[in-house]
Amino acid sequence: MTVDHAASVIAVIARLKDKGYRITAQRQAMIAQLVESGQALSAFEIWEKLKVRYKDISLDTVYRNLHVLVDLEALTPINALGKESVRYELVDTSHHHHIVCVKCGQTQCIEYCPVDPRLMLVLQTHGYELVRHNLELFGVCRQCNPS
Amino acid sequence: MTVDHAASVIAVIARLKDKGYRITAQRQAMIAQLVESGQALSAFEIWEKLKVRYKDISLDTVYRNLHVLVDLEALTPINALGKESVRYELVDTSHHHHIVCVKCGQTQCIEYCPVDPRLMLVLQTHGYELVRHNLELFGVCRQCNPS
DNA sequence: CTCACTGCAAATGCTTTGCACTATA
DNA sequence: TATAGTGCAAAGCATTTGCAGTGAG
Repeated sequence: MTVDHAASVIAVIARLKDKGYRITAQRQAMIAQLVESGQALSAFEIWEKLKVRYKDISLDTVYRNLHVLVDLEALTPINALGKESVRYELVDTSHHHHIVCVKCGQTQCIEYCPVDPRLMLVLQTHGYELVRHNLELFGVCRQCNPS
Repeated sequence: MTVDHAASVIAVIARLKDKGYRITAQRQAMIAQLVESGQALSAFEIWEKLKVRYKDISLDTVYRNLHVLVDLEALTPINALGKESVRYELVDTSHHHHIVCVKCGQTQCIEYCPVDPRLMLVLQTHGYELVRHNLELFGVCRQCNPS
């Protein structure tokens, strides 16, 4: 684990401690896994990867702790682009979105976000303060495009 | 049913016929329900409303036909992140998004879309042609905001 | 008359929950 | 030591599917 990664893990652990949560082996392992893999993971994927290293971790616990981490605002849930299960991403990961091909299901990260400041104003007129957003993009990829 | 509504229903039925699908009582009832209610509905909600008028309709059929109508591009699925079930909206409904309060779960329609033309260009550089998008907004509503 | 469509019931897949045990603080 | 956290097993819930009967074309 790099120094940067270690720092990220420590930051999340500090937040747990701050809110009165206990620091368990399972929580530390989950956070480390998310930091090291550097991408959004589903509960099942996290569990699958952790089973190898630390034999004692149940999928139930992964789910429970994902909720805790979302409550702490350490993770952001990313919706199930249709079929799949929810994925979780560290909040400090650079903001981006994903596009899914409606024909083959392949996905790709898009390092661009079209949400502009006017959205916040519009939401304020509705009485809402924006916390986060999730943009789901559906398109046809080069391989599936007949043109 | 108003003249406008009837026209919308006929348009979708024409598209079904065009693609070789059969026009069944259940499909007509579902389309009419979506047109008349004028909002995104879940499979369960459609089934619940139709049960009253036409006793013979199963939830399975509602699910199957929703998939058919999405394939025809007559409906757009809207994912309400994780918790709730998927909702379906007629494609000709004016484009908008929804905001969900992360505290109380209340939702509201937002008649504004922040997606600008640059997004299409960015996607093209990735080889994708955008078909549709779904923006999920999460915030805190006036009632839940402590400030 | 044929086969797409349907209802039924059972299965699936992801996620949640009750309970008794374990381990952090 | 107290109780938050855990594993296990079972339950939930939305959605899907196999099958035999029904009805649209």
